[in-house]
Formats: sequence, C-alpha cells, structure tokens
Amino acid sequence: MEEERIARLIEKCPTTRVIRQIHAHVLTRLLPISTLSFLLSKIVGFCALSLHGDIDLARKVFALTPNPNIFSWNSLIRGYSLIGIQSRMPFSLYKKLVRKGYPSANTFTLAFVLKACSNILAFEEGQQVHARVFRSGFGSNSFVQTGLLNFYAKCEDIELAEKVFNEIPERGLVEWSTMISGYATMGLVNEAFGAFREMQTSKVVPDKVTMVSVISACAMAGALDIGRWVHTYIEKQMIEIDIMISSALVNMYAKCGCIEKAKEIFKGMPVKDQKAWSSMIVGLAVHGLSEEALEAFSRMEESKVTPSHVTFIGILSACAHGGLVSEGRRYWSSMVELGIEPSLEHYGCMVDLLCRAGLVDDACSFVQTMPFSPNPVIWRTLLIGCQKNKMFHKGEIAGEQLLALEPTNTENYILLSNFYASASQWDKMSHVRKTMKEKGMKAVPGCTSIEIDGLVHEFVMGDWHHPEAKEIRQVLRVISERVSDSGHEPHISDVLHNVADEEKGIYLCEHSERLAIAYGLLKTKSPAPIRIVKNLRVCIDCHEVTKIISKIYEREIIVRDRVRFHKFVNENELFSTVTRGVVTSCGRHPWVRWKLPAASRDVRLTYVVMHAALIGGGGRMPFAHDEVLSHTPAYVNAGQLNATEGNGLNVENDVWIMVVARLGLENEHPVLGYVRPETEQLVPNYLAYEPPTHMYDAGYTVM
DNA sequence: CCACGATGTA
Repeated sequence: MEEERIARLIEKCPTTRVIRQIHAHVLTRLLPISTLSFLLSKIVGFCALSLHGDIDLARKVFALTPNPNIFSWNSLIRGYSLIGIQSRMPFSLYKKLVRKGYPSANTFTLAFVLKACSNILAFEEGQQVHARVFRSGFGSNSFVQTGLLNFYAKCEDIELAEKVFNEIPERGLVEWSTMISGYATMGLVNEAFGAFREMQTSKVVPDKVTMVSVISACAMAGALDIGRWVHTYIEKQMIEIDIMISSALVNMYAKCGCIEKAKEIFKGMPVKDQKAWSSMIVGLAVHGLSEEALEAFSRMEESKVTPSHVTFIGILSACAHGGLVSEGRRYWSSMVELGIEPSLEHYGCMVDLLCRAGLVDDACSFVQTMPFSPNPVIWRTLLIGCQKNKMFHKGEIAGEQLLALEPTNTENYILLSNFYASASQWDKMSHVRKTMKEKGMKAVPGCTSIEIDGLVHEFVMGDWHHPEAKEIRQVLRVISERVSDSGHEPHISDVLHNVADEEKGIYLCEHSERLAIAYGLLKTKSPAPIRIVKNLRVCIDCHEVTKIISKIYEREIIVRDRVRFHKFVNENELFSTVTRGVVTSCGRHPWVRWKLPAASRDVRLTYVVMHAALIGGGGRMPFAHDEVLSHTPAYVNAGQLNATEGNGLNVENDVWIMVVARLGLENEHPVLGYVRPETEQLVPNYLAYEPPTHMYDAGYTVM
C-alpha cells in the first residue's frame, strides 16, 4: 500500500528538491528489500530522465541503492546518453553491469546502450553490444533491432546497416524510417528514395518522421521534382506539417533553388524555432540574398529566438557574399557577446569575407588573432583569396603552410597547382604536379549530380560506368565542337586537364558537371532549366563554358556549387580530413543561374510523363521512368484528352489528369499541362513556382 | 512491478 503511494508521489514529483525529501523518507522507512529496491529505482529513473532531471543526483541515489535493479541501471544509462554531451558513461556502466553479471541486461539495456553508442559514434563498443545481442537472444526484439540499425547507420556502415535491416522479418514504420534516415544521412539519396518506395509497396504508411528524412534527401540531392512530389504527397496524405517538416521543406526548396517557395513556407509557419530561422537564413545566404538574410536575422532577434552557431554561419556567409565587411565584423562581435565560441567555420567565413572584399592583408592579421593556430581550411581560404586578388607572395606562403600541415591531402596540391597556373607560374605548377606524381597521389575527382525522371544521377570525372556512357560521350563531343566553334577561349581549368592527361581529342575537359549537363541535354528536351548540383573538393571555375553551353543550346542552366570538405577515400588510404569548411571563395555566391531571354527559349514542349506522376503526389512514389510508362495506358494519344479512362499515371489515388499532345519530337509522351477533374480547370504548368509564360505561346492548342 | 526505437539548419 505504502509502496504504491510513494510510487505515485515520485511520478508526480515537481522538483528535484522534493525528490530528495522523498528519497530521505524512503531510506528512513523499514521497508522490505524488494520494495526499497523498486522505489529507489523509480527515484533514479525520475532524476535521470524527467524534465527537471539531475543526473548527478541519480548517480548518488544509484550509488546508495544496495542492489540496484535493472530498471535503475537502464535509467542511469539512458540518463547519461540524454544529457547530450559526448559522454562515455553509458557504455562504461553497461560494461560494469556485464562484468558484475547481475542483474542481467534486458532489451531496454541493449536499446539504450546502442543509442548511446550511436550518439558518440562508438563503433567498437556498439559491435560488442551487437555480439551481446546475439548471445542474449534479444535479437528478435523490435527496439533492439532498430537500435542496431540506427547504430550502424549513424556510424555510416551501410553494409552492416543493410544486413541488420534485411534480417528483420517484420518491418514496421520505425524500422523503415530508421533505414531511410540512415540512407539520407549517409548521403545515399537514391537508396533513401528506393527504401521509401519499397516501404509504400509493403503497405507501411509513412508518418511525418519518415517524411522529414525523405525531404532531407531531396535537399541533399537538389532533387526538386521529387521534393515537390513529396510535398504534395504530404499534403494529400494529410500528414501533419509540423515545425520539423516545415523547416525541412524550407531547406529543401532553398537547396533546390526555389528560394521563393522556401520563403513562402517559412512565412506560413506559425512557430519558428532556432533551426527553422537558421534554415531560412542559410538558404537566403546561399542564394546571395544578403540583405534579406540579415533582415531575417533581425526578425529572428525580435521574436526572441536565440541564434545558434549555425545561424551565424549563414549570417557571416551572407555578409561575405554581399561584400558587407563592417556588418560582418559587427555580427562577429555580437556572436562573441552571445557566448558562441567562434568555430573553424566561423573563422573560415570571416577570412572569406575579408578576402572577397580584397582585404587579404586584414584577413591575414585576423588569422593571427585566432586563439588557435590556423588549420588547413583557413589556409585554403587564404590561398584562394590570394589567387583572386593576385597576391602571389602571400598566396605562396599559404600554400606552403598548407602542404606542411597536410602533406597527404591531394586537394591542397590541386589548389596550389591552380594557384600557380593562375599566376602563369608554369614551372612551379609542373613542380607541384610532379611532386604529386612522385607521391603517387591522384586527384579526388569532383562529383556532380542531376535529377532526371526522379532518379539522381551522379557523375564523377573520368568515371564512365554510367549505362548511357556512350551517348553521353557523343553529346559531349558535339558540345565540345560547338563551344570550340563559338570561338571560346579555353579557361585555365580546361587547359590544366589537357596538360595533365595529354588527351587532346576533346576540346573541353570532361569535368563532372559537363557530364551532368551533357546528360541533361541528352535526356530532356523541354524549356525547363537544367539543374545540377556540384560537389567539389576544391573550387574550380568552369562557369564560363557553362554559360556558353547555355547560350548555344538555348537552355537555362542552374548550377549549385557545393564545395565540400569531408572525409574521403583515395586509392591508397583513408584521409582523416573531416573538416567541414565553408569555403566558397569563388567570388560569387553558390547559386549561379543563367537565364535566357524568353524569346530564345526552346518552346517545343516535351515534358516526359514522369513529371505528371511526380506532381500527382497521390500514392506510391513513382520512380523509374520505365515504370511510370508502364502505368501509362494508351490514353496518350495525339492531342487527345482522355479524362475518364486509365487516368494515366495510376499512382493509386492520383486525381490529376494530363493534357497530352504528341508533338512528333523525340519523346513519345509530351505533356503540356494538367487538368483537375473536379473543376476541369487547366493547371497551366506543373512548375507552379516559376512563371509559366513560355509554356503556352507555342501555338499548340491545349484542349 | 515502471520505460525504450526513427525526424530539420553549416
């Protein structure tokens, strides 16, 4: 009786002060040992987990418990992994428990300790737990399974994650969500989309948590079509659009180039937290909309949301892109006043800001004020700054420092080589190249992706494993000839490639973005822009050629530069460069867009059927082009609208009907627009986010 | 005896 009364008291306990009193009360009673153990475990649980939690108190109560039961152990383990610091405490507690041999670990123990291991990326430890899972026979428990899955996903071991996943016989909502989120955080966007489709095929209904990961995958890939489909899907399935979904959408639209749509969603958010504001500010900054980013920041302050270090990354890079030196300095000091320790990225932004403004000397003295010695990211920023501002001497020093600090990082050699080339120091350039060769170093190629028909294609320079490699090479050859005929002066990066490879067959070097653009030209014949996302390790300016291609082919080309420094693998060894530097010192903001005058656009409209399926957003996620076509019955007749039968893209409850016209061009199923059956209103353009003016002035009659 | 897993920004 008394046991129950006290248990209820603990559950309703408002503060840790009261819990201390209850603790004292419990200790002074002469209670049966089992009751005492139970009540003390509840107190440990309260202290470790509740809102007013106090992990130290939990630890003390635990230490004073004669034989803590498994609930106490579990609460303490979880408590330590919830406090957010990179503590190894959960695992050492677990080890202690195992060594003692009693009480024996249960499914909760395993799940909690696995969660702790994924938090701190403790691979070895997690594997030990995995071994324990095998022996304990708890491997069939769903929580343990997702714990393992999440652990391997967070440690970025795809193979083991997939192995665990495949061995789960019954995959429910959380299992699928974990796998999708794992793929997404590992950057395997097509796998994430694939898993999402499979999940739908196996009739598991996704929820908002699932969708956040899917949206995030779209953002990473710059996959706008899929992103829009997902957005429509969420609305149609009436999945609650909470603050997480909204921020993910804001981020997605911004990353995919639709900053207007991002702003619209952001505006409609009833509550905006720190991450939501940060997403918006970073999005604006990335688009070069410096003033708007700063405006957003002041509105954020007005609404009393404290900015985070990420917010300031956005702010500082906005200042850098806008050339706002004094503002940047001011924000820097207000950041320091807020108690945010400037990190590597912040210094990177600031150095970038000064270099862009031509204040390389100031940047150098700023670097000297840093509390720690400059790291490679800083030297790289300075090197690029010196290159842009033609400061040969200082640049050379930065280059030397860089090589001294990171002699095994290939990207540094490439940067230095480019630097010398830009200063026409050919001897020094070939010396750098020679050093690389001697050391057996190969450049880690850049990678560019393009989304076509719902599939994200990644192109790596020099990698011709793409199934349509032959066709792409042909297109590239034609592009090359046409660019050459246009009288284009080869850019330094084109020259470099030819020097390096001594292959002069193709006038233009086969940079990954050229491959992506060539593929875009090959696969799409509409006036829709070609959007590519560049993932490079170093800044290589290839935009002159892109501009010319855009002009020659009368296609708008939108490029997103994402200069990414991360861990990467070279042929011989794993480098430990894990610095995520915000270094985009290319003298422009990361979004580049070449708009063509409307009149010169190719108005022959040949949207593939896929797009209609994508915008439908009704049921199962459409994916491969072929698959969509197989869902598309014979209603695709020349100029005919068949509003009743077949319903075209049967994505289950799809309510959209296409207006289709055969234009006699390469694609069999050109799509001009869509009609809503309820209203018979023509929805002029699935690109509702961009002015559709060019779509209907081609003289085609749309029903 | 009590509980637990998957989610957004650089």
